[in-house]
Amino acid sequence: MEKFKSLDVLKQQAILEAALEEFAEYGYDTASTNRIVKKAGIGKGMLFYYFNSKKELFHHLVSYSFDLVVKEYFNLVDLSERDFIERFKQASKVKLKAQTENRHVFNFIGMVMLEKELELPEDLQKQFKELQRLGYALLYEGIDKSLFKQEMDVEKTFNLIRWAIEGYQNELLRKLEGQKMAAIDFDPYWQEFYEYLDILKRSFYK
Amino acid sequence: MEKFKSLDVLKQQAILEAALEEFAEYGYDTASTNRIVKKAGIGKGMLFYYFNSKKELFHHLVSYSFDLVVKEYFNLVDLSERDFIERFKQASKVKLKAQTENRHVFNFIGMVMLEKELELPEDLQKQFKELQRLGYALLYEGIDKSLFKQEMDVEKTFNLIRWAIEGYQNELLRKLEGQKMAAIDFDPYWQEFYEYLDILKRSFYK
DNA sequence: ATTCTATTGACCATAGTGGTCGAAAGGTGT
DNA sequence: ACACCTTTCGACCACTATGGTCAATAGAAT
Repeated sequence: MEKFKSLDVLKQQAILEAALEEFAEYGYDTASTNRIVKKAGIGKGMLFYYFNSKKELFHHLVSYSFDLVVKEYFNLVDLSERDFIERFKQASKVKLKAQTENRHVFNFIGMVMLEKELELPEDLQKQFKELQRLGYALLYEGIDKSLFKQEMDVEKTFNLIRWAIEGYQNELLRKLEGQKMAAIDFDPYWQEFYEYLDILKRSFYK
Repeated sequence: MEKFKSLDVLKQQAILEAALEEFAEYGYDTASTNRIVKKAGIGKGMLFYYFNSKKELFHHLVSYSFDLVVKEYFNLVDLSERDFIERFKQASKVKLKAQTENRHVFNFIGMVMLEKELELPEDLQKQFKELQRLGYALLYEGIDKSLFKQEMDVEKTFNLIRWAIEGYQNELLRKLEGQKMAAIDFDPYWQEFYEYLDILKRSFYK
């Protein structure tokens, strides 16, 4: 592991990307170390010289991805915005940027979330809980509840708005999948997104 | 194939269930015919006696599942209900019943939808298109648009409501996963679900 | 020249794949 | 009793791929 970290950064990157992509596509069990080294352009031996086993590599990727998401996504959202929908809009922008620049990391994390029986060591479990905590705070902390219509259950309203927005984003992602994220002009989609947000505001806010 | 169809119905069922479960869990490539025969309690030879290959078995499952979903779900929804949310509520009830009684089929179809590169023969493609058409009609056909606030884009409003409801259902499924569907008392969840629907109505309807 | 590190890919035992096939068992009619 | 056909089994096949090792190098540093 120290071997790996004292490596040329570009080579590190190439190996990480290759491994993230492989695990994201195949899941832990079916992922192949042979394919990883081929994609990364290194000899088979090196992978086990840097990391001692497939599992160790995987754990490193998990830790690395969690850190990256916090640094490149969670920490960049402005928590002083107290309007729920505006907060969500802002978070979406930051997230899209991070996602475009780190496709494999986000896909990898998606896979980690879905994988059924997959026990992580204590420290990664802790990192995971922290990630969940931050993700929650990102959306719900410091929100001004007085913006909503009095008679509604605020928590339920939060959820409905969240599901609606996530639904839009998932559908968009599905529609755009296969295309190079970096090559897409997102402006018309942002436009459309704002129209959806507008409807939500007019429906749920006072 | 005629061999299979002229088989004791219970045995047929056992084989179908075993195969559906295996494919749903592992996807086409990673699914193992060895595990299937073990689960189904038959000898290896029989599987290839009934169906000639893994692919033929898979195609049969696809066709079987599509038919079942139409018969046990789509066809049971009352299309004369013109209130969008009421229609959705009704469809949810029917779907939950079908899903409880055919867990493996629904999981299998979910897997088929997700599988990336997976080309089906012409006839199954056609069946699939038909399924999509019916699924769309199920939600959108004959809906009374005058119930919604005039100033909103109705199609966008439909989508928001759909995403919100699907979001709730997915979250609920995730929360309940692992439990025996048949053993769950759904009443409190229906209660909660209705409260969500109520908020939606009060927010989006005139 | 020597020592230490980085790098390779052929190689290993192992496990699992989809599919086959000879043999046995069961059933039916004569 | 026999013959004939259908059903059932699981050992077996050739093959592919796995995670991991290691002897042999090449390069750097001293």
